[in-house]
Order: sequence, then C-alpha cells, then structure tokens
Amino acid sequence: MKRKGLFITIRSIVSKIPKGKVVTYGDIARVLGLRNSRIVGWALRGNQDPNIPCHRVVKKNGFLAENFSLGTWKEQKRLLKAEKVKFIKKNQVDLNKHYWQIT
DNA sequence: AAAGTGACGCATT
DNA sequence: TAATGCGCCACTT
Repeated sequence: MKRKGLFITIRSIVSKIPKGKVVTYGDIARVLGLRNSRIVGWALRGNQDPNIPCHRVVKKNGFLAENFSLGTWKEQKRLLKAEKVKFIKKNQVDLNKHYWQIT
C-alpha cells in the first residue's frame, strides 16, 4: 500500500473510537469524503497494528465483517464482548447501545 | 495501460 | 426475503 496518507487518516479515526463503541465503514468513508466504503475495509485489512481497534468497525446494520484480519468474525466478536458490547445476534452488535457517531 | 479484486452500501429484481 | 448488479477508490498483476 503506497497511499499511507489515507491509511493514516483512517487509523487516526479508528484509534479514537471509545472502548465499548462501534462505528460503521460507511461513516468513516463519509468523513473522509469517500463514497466508497470498501476503501475503509481495504485500509484496515492491511493493518495488523494492535494499537488500532479495528474490531470496533462493523457494517452498516451492525453486522460483523466476515473477513477479519486476525481470523473471522468470531475473533472480532470475542474482542467486542470483552468490552461489554451487547450482541443482538451472534454476528450482529447492538448499534443502538454502542454506536459512536464520528464528529 | 487495462482488467481484476475487495473488512461496503444501496437500488433493483 | 433473498439474490444480483453496480458505483466507487485504491491496490495488484
């Protein structure tokens, strides 16, 4: 990945997500002025930095991404549950309780 | 340079 | 309600 600028921007946003909160890919993309949320996924995918809580980034409806860097959504779920995040389905978090609006 | 790919999202079938 | 299609940005081959 050559474009580190975008990568760094996304990293700064994700690292600001409070513990126990989640954000959607689409929202991050909007903040960056992108109309394509895939870019966000692309950036997180190449990242394995533990400083970046990428497990707090979920899909629009709160569903977890199927391809998590560290493994699958099961791993992501485990990390989220460790932060007391409530799941309304086995692979869907409770957005009403844990959604963090980016400002 | 052109086509393929992807941690998505929304509209249409 | 589920499946399919397409837009969109950047990366890879």
